[in-house]
Amino acid sequence: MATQRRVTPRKRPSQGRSKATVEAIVQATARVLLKDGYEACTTNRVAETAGVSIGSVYQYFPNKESLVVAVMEGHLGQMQEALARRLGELSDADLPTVVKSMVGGMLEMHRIQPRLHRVLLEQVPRIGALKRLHELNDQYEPLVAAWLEAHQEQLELPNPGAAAYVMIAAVEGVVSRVMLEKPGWVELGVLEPQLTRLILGYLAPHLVPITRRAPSPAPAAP
Amino acid sequence: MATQRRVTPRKRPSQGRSKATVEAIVQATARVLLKDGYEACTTNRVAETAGVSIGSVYQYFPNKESLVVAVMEGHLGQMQEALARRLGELSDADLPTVVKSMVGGMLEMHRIQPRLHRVLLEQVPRIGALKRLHELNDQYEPLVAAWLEAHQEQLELPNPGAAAYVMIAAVEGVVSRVMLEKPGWVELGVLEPQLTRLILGYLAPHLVPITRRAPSPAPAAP
DNA sequence: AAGAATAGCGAGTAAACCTTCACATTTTCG
DNA sequence: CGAAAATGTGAAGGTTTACTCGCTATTCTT
Repeated sequence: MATQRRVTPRKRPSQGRSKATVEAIVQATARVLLKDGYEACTTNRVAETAGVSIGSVYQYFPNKESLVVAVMEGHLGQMQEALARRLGELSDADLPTVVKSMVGGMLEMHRIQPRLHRVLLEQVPRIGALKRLHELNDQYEPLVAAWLEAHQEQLELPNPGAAAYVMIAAVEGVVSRVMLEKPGWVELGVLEPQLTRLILGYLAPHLVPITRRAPSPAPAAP
Repeated sequence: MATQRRVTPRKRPSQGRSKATVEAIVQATARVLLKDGYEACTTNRVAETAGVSIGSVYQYFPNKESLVVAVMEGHLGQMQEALARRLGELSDADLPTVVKSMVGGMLEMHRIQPRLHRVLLEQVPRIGALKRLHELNDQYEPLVAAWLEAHQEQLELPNPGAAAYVMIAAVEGVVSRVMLEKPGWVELGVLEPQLTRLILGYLAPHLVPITRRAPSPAPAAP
């Protein structure tokens, strides 16, 4: 199976100059990934794009993988931050509102560098892209779980332990697929109501508003 | 971006002998992928494992990618077949039963070579693994959509066009993540009721059975 | 200012691996 | 049978690419 390699920095930049270098390298990696894809993302090319010698790259990064990991770390960090902000605002409003807000947050999170996200998802292998992504989710799962438990009385929820997990996986599954296949949907606002309904129907079916038929001409499936 | 390469067979085997060769090559590819991962899956190693000369490999496969694609094609074909069988049996039973059966089918589908599936998902990059996977889904989405439209009256469903898509993406998202992270859950039967509830709550919230609190001690979240 | 530490350079190395090709063997079929 | 088509062989070519290392330049410290 895939061998584990070191991906932590080789040396920490201490002077301001070197910090800039490291930053330039990471950004260059992202740029190359975006423009040319993972295949063409060679160490030499990254160095060149960063306007830096290849030797400098290897002063701070032990290997090629660590470059991509750094990019991924940064990107996921941004996403996580965006979501945490939204989750922090989770008020004690009524459930439909809260759910809508959570779903909105997860959608918003995916507005951050969607093209980079795509490359990272689609092209980067074995580095553990998925693993890191899941770690990201694992970080906000407890938040959601805690919220659920606190409001357990208002919900009709067997097995609240699994609920947070299922919820997050479901939303994330739909969103990330839509981002890959039909990026337009997010902007069109098609997704939010659907996901809200999905989750609300899961957590508290009795709270789903009754709607007989679609009032608007439904946009047909692809 | 990633360049498109030919992945179709170079020559079609006509004699029985060569058919066996091709089969051996594809199977060897799968075996190597399983045992050593994508990284170590070199053409020479595949040839060796298949007990065949490297020249023979290139007689039928234009390049390395096409080998993996062949494996993927076979695997997804099996999965698709399994699911199609289940969907074909979609009776006109009541909605909860039908949903349960669909969910069960998708779970069952993932019992086919889960380890190979994992390698294909996690390690194989840029070949368009995800694309093919999505194509798989696209093939049964119409089936589900048709069923939904036929039974639209019984459902409370705004925008039935998007419903099939969301449904499938949600279930697939949860299942494939669980398969990667907590494979045990599938066998334990934790997942099926949750997913059934998720989908039923989405399609017809008023049909979700009312359950105040979990009767059994809920298996805590990870 | 000088020595030390940190940062930067880039040609060169060494290994990996895909793919080809000229040739050998087997099967088909008139 | 015997020619032609199909199949199989594997050593070697050629390219690509991650990474090293000896050296220089800059910045810090005292």
